[in-house]
Amino acid sequence: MNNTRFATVIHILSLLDCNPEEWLSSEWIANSININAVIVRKELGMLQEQGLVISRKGKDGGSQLAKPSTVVMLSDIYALVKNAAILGKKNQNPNPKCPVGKEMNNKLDLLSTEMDALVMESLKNKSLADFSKQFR
Amino acid sequence: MNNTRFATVIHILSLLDCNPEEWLSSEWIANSININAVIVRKELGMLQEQGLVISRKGKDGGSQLAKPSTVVMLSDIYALVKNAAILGKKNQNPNPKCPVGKEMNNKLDLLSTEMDALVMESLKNKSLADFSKQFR
DNA sequence: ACTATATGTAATAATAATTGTTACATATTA
DNA sequence: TAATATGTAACAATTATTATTACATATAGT
Repeated sequence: MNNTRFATVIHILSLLDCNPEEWLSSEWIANSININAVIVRKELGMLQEQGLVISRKGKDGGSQLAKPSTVVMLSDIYALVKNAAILGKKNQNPNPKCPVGKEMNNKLDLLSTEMDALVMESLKNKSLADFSKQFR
Repeated sequence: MNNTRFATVIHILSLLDCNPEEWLSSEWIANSININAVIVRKELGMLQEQGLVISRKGKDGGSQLAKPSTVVMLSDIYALVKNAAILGKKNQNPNPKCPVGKEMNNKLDLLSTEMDALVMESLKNKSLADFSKQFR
């Protein structure tokens, strides 16, 4: 993970959780994160598809959480944005004629899967509510 | 981690461990990984500085492990190449005037540190010897 | 000493991934 | 119908990663 998507998404969700009555606009959210509003809208679109957020168009539109933050786990959020193994990428074409090269990617996959599972298990014990209450 | 450094370095070390009597050249190693030899030499240089490998220049030169693979832990290797937090980067300048923006990066750091420690602890229990014996 | 061969490293190019920007269609409320 | 917000495509800019070229330096064997 060499991108800011987890940070951005958890920031968005924390803002929504801290302002449960409001319909927060993408501009307002973007101003808190200090990034471009289009990026926020893209993440909000993704969060809607996943059922975590509801958005309204038009005047006085904006977004809210679609369900209680107590049932949204950080593992859910991580799974949405994760795009790389913790241990990084494999090399694409190790030499199949070499006994090490031939099996390396299989063995790396095993190790990677184990590390990924470890982190997911830990994040399953943390809710969005736990996280966002730190800001109040 | 969106790069191949862990995969490359553990591949290099596995080859050295599987050929303990030989002085493996960077070209030979590069051929097994199927990447450019200069990249291998850069990693070998780093591994020498860290005391994991010894290299010899000149004809019949090459590299060998500097110590038994039973005492090299995967956590050591991971620490050498890790360049990003597991949960990714933070946004650079969240808005300090927003209660969420103001504290977000501190809280993300806490969470990140916890996840990083989890993975490191697990990798501390795995030696290079454990890993490389899978190829024999 | 000379040749062959290997590391060490700088400089640069190429590629890929990520983030930011502009523009505008569409929807909604008052 | 005016104001305001989302939705999204297209593209630009930036950053990160990997590959390549070139050559200095070291070493072994003849």
